[in-house]
Amino acid sequence: MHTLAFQWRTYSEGMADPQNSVDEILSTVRGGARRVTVAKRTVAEVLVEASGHLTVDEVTLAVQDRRPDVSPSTVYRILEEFEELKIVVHTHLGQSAAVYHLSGAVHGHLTCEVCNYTMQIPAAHFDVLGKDLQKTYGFLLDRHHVAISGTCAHCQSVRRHNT
Amino acid sequence: MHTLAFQWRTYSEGMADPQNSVDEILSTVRGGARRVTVAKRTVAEVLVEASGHLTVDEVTLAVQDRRPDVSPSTVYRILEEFEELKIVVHTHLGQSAAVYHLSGAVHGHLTCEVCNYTMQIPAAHFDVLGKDLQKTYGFLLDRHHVAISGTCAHCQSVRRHNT
DNA sequence: TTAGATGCAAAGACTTTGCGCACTT
DNA sequence: AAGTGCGCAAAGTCTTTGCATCTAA
Repeated sequence: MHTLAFQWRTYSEGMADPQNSVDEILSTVRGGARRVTVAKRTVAEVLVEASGHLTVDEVTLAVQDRRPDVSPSTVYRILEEFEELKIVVHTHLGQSAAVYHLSGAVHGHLTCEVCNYTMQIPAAHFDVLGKDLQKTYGFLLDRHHVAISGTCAHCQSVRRHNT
Repeated sequence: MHTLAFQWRTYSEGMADPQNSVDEILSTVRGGARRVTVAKRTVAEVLVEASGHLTVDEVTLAVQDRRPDVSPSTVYRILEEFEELKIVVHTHLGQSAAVYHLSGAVHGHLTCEVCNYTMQIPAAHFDVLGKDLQKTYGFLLDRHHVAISGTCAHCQSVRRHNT
């Protein structure tokens, strides 16, 4: 997998502001009759601060950076709980591990198959497709899980230069 | 995972006929300077006969049904080779294992998150989205890897009845 | 003949689970 | 005090790899 120096900017114009604060997450946890723990608070902080998507491993490393005693299995369990509570969603982007992110802000993913970078885009892009699929097949598109593979502008131009 | 009695029909109207015969696959293998073996022929047969997508495990079982001596690792290697040769493509649909299918016929996937059934649909549905993404983000959509999650018509009506 | 393909088994990557102690409420 | 949540370690699933043997060309 490539590491990417250049980063796409996240197109957030027109997106509702997520308002995903740590406190908000934790009160959702309380509302779900679960307990608020240090590990959960730390996972919440990591998710809020990393605006993008993270693999479980990345979440774990970031959490352990602050709380070295939190185990990977706990992170798995917390993310599973957060998903039940609709705090996060996860998607399988490339071939490998699942990526998680806060559900509030996210609409769709575009993943570049060359450099592996993923950008998030507003849901509006899927309106037409969603209506089309609904009408044609009765299929109700899940906006939280839309993940499109392809080639980003940068890698397309690199390919052109090398060919 | 649920097993589904009812099956969606595959919407193939308007799709170019794949012409994916076993012979065609094997000549692609020869063209790629690879050898044609019993295992490869059997994998090719399985892929041609199963018009839909299959997990590696399903391919392996179907192959072993005819050639019990073919090992799973060989199936992985053959599918990897077939993918290099553009004979098949694979996608990660749900959470679990990758699914493979012949590249000729396939355009996009709609996977139901409830019953887990996947239907294939013509590429035309992604034309508008593809142009939009190209124009807005310079992103070139990969038609072979489009996988959309959501809820199928059947499971939507079931949910309505149960709620 | 001989380089590529395979079978077997082990290793790897990612994720889940059982159990007893710790911590939240 | 009561019961959820956690760390640890083991197990599970899916996939890859090393190596000796076999086989297509």
